[in-house]
Amino acid sequence: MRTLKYALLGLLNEESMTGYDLAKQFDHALLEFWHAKHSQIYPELKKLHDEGFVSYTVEISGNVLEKKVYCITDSGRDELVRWLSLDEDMGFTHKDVFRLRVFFSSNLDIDSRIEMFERQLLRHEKRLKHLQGNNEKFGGVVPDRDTHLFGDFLVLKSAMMREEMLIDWLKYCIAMCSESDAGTL
Amino acid sequence: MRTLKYALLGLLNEESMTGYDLAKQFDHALLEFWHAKHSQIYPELKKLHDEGFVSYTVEISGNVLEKKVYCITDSGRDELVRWLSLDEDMGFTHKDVFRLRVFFSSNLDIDSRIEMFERQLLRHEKRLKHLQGNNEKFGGVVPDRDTHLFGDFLVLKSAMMREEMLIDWLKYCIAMCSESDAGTL
DNA sequence: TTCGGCATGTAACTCGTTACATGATTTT
DNA sequence: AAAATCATGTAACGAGTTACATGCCGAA
Repeated sequence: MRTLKYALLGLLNEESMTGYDLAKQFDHALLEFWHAKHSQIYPELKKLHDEGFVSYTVEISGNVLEKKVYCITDSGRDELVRWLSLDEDMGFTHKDVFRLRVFFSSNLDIDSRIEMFERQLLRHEKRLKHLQGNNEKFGGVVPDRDTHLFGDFLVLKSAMMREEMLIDWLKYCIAMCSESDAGTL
Repeated sequence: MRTLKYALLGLLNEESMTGYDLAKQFDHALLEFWHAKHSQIYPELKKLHDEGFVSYTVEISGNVLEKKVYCITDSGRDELVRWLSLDEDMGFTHKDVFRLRVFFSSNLDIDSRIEMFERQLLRHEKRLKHLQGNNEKFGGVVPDRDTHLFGDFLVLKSAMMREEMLIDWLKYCIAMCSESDAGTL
């Protein structure tokens, strides 16, 4: 699917930067829904250059250190928009190790299960608080639809809603494990 | 992380079965949060056998066809429970191509974006209906906490809540794209 | 008798992570 | 002077998909 390819083109379309900078981007704005390490990014940039979707200029930091500043080409921009316009199904399984563990959790005694859910709940509550902190940069105003901040905003909203949903689900799991009678829905 | 290993041990702990049957299990109960093809399952079963976590007996279907019915060993059960008891962080990124596209969506005109969200909305509404159909097998009663149906139930609940959250988010995205004025939160 | 499902495997490839490897620059 | 950060790459491995390859069984 070459998803990394399009992630790099998308980031370079916002601003020209080095492979090192691209790696950092994945630790910030995009962190919730995509990630890549420099060891994957450098070879992909080379491939993108061979394909003519990016170009680069070598700049000197200090006296000696060379860095390659990558820039998207017109061809790269076309390729990015083509990908964004696709109607892919993408109906594949979102793999989730925690939910897999819950699926098999009847092999644990009830107290261990509750502990497992409580620990996970704490993590997601922490994560939600962190995201709410990020959200403050928007100052309660929806950004203009034609700036890249708009996508950033919608994705952050999605991440917060996901964390809220997981918190609700985990509380429900704890309640179902704690009730003395099985009860009805 | 050898996640497939534990998925197979978990399924075999519920019932002995063939590699072919295991592959089918991934298309049903576990579909929402894990998946594997037979081409990955057969080599993993071989490895699990070498490690002593599973054993198998050869049965004959009809006159000639041999099938290997795999069975979890005591050692395999210990290994499964050990894994379930771990407190892993698992705080890694849940990769999501659709959200990546939304992140870069300001490169599309507003009508294309709304179409993209509407198509995705339809898919998730359809998926939710399908999950609600699956949920009817529980007949409105929470299964006993010590049967494997309980994990099944909690995971299905999680899948439904996820779909509901995504539907809400997509409707919000459409509203934000459709509003004539930017507005405030 | 043909078609869909049962049943098991391997090969080639892509994607992603961890570790290896190096060296310059800036900050404390 | 040491430590953190900037900067770029490669190698080995593990995980997962697609395609290749074979053949039996039961039902229509």
